[in-house]
Amino acid sequence: MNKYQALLRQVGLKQTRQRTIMLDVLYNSKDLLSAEDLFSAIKKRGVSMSLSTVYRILESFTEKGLVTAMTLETSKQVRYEITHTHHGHHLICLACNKVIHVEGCPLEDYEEKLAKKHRFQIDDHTLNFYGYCEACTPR
Amino acid sequence: MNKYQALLRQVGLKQTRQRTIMLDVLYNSKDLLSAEDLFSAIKKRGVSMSLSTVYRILESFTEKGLVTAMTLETSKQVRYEITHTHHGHHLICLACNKVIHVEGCPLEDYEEKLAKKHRFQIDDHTLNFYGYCEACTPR
DNA sequence: GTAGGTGCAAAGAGTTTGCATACGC
DNA sequence: GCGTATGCAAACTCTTTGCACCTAC
Repeated sequence: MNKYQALLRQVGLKQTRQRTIMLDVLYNSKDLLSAEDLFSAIKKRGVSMSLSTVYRILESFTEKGLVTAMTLETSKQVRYEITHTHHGHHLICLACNKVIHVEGCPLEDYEEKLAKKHRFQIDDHTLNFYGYCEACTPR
Repeated sequence: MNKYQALLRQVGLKQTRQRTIMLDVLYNSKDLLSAEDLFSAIKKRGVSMSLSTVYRILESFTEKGLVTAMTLETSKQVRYEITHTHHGHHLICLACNKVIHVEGCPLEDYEEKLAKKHRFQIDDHTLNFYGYCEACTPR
């Protein structure tokens, strides 16, 4: 738990019970979590916390770069994950919502080519693969 | 206009004034349009139509494969475009929301490799590049 | 002690739905 | 004429905000 407190201090946020537990849930999840997901994960641990606080903390974490927000094609909620140091992409299971992280990126050259061709300054990209994980593969 | 009527008949939808004008707006737009965008584009032409009809028609068009829905990282609205026959990707300007289509895809081999490595059945992927178009490039 | 954080309830955006009326086939 | 499409208003989901109280530093 101390690692979360250090992290918070590092980015200039006060240490609170709510922020610490949110970091803990986020660090221990392998999936992309919605605000609602976090809210119920926290409730499940017997801690009570307001949903609007979840939203507010997610906002400040995003601002500080601790988490990354994204929306999947498959739902309209915003989902969050701990910001990864390495640029990577996602395999998303359409059945169980599991997310597999893929490190690395095959697109660097392509991105540069596109930028030149279309006279576009590319800052970032998102690449998500949708399908079915091993457990959910329809037979 | 006749081309839209033929298209509607082809997918088995009744021809209505509302559906025809929606197809016309969609075919003549180079951007990704939200329901609200369509609603105001239609209003601008002096045609009155209910917003819920816009949503309902978008739903049926999506179901019939005429349009493709997507959400951008940058907003929470669902956006639509005419379904492209060729698999392609998007360059999205963060300043003016302009969208440039890129034909082709450099990811086929990569996708196959990933699928094998992670034992994942990949059905589809989305690839969007975010940045600034020539007119909006900050100097 | 003070600035910033939290909880609650209410408001906002975007989207969906129920029901009566209108229209395409 | 029948069955689907549309318009309107109300409901619904996800998210944000205002305000009073509380807590970290």
